[in-house]
Amino acid sequence: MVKITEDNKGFYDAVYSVVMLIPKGKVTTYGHVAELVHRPANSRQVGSALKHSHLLISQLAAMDGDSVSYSYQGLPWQRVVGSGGKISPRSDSHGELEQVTRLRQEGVEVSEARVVSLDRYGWFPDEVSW
DNA sequence: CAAATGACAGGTA
DNA sequence: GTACCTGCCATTT
Repeated sequence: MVKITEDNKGFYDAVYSVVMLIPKGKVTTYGHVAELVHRPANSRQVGSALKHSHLLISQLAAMDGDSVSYSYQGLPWQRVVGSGGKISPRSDSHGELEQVTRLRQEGVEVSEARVVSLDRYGWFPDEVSW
């Protein structure tokens, strides 16, 4: 299982911080998040960070305590999707279904395992398109 | 050290 | 539009 180390700590911290900034009703991609944390080739690791967010965030909190400004409960992981808006398949489909449910609940239209509305502009640094 | 594994992405057929 | 295929890279086996 993944684990926080001195080497990867900054990466995970940055990923969770960026994901926290995505507004309700908007979505972005794993690749976009990777770019925003200046590790454009690590989109797969972004997926890993979200998959294990419960475990990893608790580890970060244990290490850094108060400086950690996010929590597993408050992390809007559902707002990160694959390129083209695809809902990434999991080994256990429960996660995918949960993601679709959460997105629809906040007004994001999802059809055929894919986000339809590409309302993703104006939420972070500059206008970013996918 | 080599091989396999992934909540990925981009290009090609 | 869909289906593969290849590149990618941290982790695990």
